[in-house]
Amino acid sequence: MRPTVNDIAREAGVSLATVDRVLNGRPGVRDKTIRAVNEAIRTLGYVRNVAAANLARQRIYRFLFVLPDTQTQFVDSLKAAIAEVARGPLAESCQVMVATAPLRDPHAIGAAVQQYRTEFLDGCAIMAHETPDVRDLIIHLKSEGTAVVSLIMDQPQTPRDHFVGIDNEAAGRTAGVLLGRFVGQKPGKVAVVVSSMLARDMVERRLGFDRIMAERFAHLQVLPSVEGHDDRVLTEQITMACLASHPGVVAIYVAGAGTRGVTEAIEKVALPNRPVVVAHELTAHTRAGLVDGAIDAVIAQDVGHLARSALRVLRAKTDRLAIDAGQEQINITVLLRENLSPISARILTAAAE
Amino acid sequence: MRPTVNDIAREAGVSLATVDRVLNGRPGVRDKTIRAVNEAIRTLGYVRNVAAANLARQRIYRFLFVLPDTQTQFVDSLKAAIAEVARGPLAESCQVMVATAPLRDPHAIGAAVQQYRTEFLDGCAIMAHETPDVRDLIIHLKSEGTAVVSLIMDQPQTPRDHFVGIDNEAAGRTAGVLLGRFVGQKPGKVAVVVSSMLARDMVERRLGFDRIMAERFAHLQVLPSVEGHDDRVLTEQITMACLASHPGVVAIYVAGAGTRGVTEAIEKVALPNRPVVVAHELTAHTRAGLVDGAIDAVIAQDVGHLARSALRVLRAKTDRLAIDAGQEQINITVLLRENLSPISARILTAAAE
DNA sequence: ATCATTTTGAGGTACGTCCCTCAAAAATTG
DNA sequence: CAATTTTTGAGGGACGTACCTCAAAATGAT
Repeated sequence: MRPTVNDIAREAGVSLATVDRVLNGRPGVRDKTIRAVNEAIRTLGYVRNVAAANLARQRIYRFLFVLPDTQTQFVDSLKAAIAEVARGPLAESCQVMVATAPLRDPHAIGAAVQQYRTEFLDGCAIMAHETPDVRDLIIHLKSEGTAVVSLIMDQPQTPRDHFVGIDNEAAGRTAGVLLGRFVGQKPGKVAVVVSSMLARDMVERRLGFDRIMAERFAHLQVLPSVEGHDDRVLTEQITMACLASHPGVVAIYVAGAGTRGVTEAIEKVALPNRPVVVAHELTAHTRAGLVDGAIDAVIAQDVGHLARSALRVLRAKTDRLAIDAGQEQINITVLLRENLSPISARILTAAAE
Repeated sequence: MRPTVNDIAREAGVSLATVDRVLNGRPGVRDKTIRAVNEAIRTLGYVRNVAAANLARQRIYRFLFVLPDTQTQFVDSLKAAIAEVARGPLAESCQVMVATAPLRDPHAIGAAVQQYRTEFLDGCAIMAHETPDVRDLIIHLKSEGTAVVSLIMDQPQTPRDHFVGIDNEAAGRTAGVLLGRFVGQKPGKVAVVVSSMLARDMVERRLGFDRIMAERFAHLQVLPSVEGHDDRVLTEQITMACLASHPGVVAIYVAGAGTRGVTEAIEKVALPNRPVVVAHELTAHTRAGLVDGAIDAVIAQDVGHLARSALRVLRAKTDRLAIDAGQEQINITVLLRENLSPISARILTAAAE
């Protein structure tokens, strides 16, 4: 049987009230007594019964997700995943809110969050570019006692508690290896399409990709990035322009959103051989592309896992509990036509509504 | 605020005791009343507060994991993962036990489980070959009201509640595509090393592998499986024999345990070119192989996820709750040197103790 | 209508924690 | 040493559910 607060009281030779004061950091306890209680906690190996605690305190955690307002399939599926998790048992006694703000207007993010700060926020998960405004926002939130995690794109220069997302440099390297090995020995050019070089995830992916290409596939010439700004039409145009001005493209790495624009551009510009295409994120479109052969590999992160992990970490941080590194590690998922799960199809169509 | 049992009582116009009897399936309630209560539950959207319920009933779930007693690194890491999960918050009010039994002796499994059945088991996760004995065991457990999940290897011909593991045919196909594309255009032979063709996962992987090879890589000749029976020395011997009798092997698919035996055989039989090696499961050895280039790709399943998922599913089934398909889906993880996470190294070395 | 039986209600205690009050004890101050 | 302040103890109610008892009410059978 697990020790309870009563056991601690007995062990420490104090009353229940005192144990409670120590456990919940209430004032009016001598240092000596605090130490005695902590000692009892340690020797008995006491762990607070979180279920009972939450039951008693009727606490509602207020968590806010801040997402870009871009209408990309990936962000949509992330939103759907968050909504689903918010309905599930993980969000027990949590109020999960979602704010959206334009990625390119740094001031808008602060404004969007401001609306939710009229009441105290327990935690905040932020997916945003690494700008001074966002940095200040995170610093401010932390100073108020709000737990903060960065989502998808890290904010390493800030005091955020945790980063929920993949190692983007490793993802870029992985994409590079697959692309390079799939192309084989034949020399040629490789086009790289990103969302925006202002986005840290894009920069890191590109960095990892370039490193591996230089190191292992020197016979492939990597072209400068073209930026699609998460816009399908624009991405299609610039991809077409890129393919037109650079004959001999044998592969395309789509490091950001806009894969639809890229595949459509490929269809229109009749290349002699279909280029190898490696893209990011599992969406209805990239899934279809894998199935019909328009895309060779997709580097993905599980949005369900992202949403659950962000929630779990925010909760753990608010309660000052340890997190399970293994469980919160977001894996770089390599998807080929052959390992697409049937479930993902169901989830993606459900998210599309 | 979420509705409570009191709200249901009021809504249905009955007493708390009656609601309680309906909720917990106790006898002595008229059908008409049961329907009225259920109706109230439905209209109010009542969901039982699991935390409060477990607190009140002081219930200890008894769960048993049945694993093979083979000393492979994969099974060891799975054991470590189970032990870790058993210590974590997911195993709150759970008693998690692990029994081991020789895979090749079907009677031993029943005997191993018998020891734990002196008290009632709430749930059982079984990793075993698909034999009549195991089938009978599962049927028996289910008839007693024990929740059963199959682990790693499915038991589709039994009334198990759920399968916790990857789609092994898809895994075989994935291995095949990677191997085929990594080899490139050059023709040659492909050796396949399995644990045992009695194991369903091996058979399924081999099936998926063969399908994709026939379909997309007809220039590669796939050799018959050699069986290593999870024994490193034996695996090394038969692999060497295979390589000796079949010149022109350009790739090896290690569908089962014993990757160490295979890589050692490769080193000893000096082949003209290093063959492409695709193996299964992330272990200290396959990880090292990826890093030093002896292995090209590893198809893995996250043992932490397996352990957590099995536990969550067993709990959900005992409580007759729904499971989150997205969360319980075990992904086929493709690992290359480039997307190995630093965390996995820590975990693997920790598991090695 | 009477009896036996089934169904229902009322009430209680418990789980482990939080949070509150009030008084008693101990420590500190002048 | 007394007065003051700080620290501690004792106790209780609450959260939502489980599970128990006993009596009352409703129902069914005769």
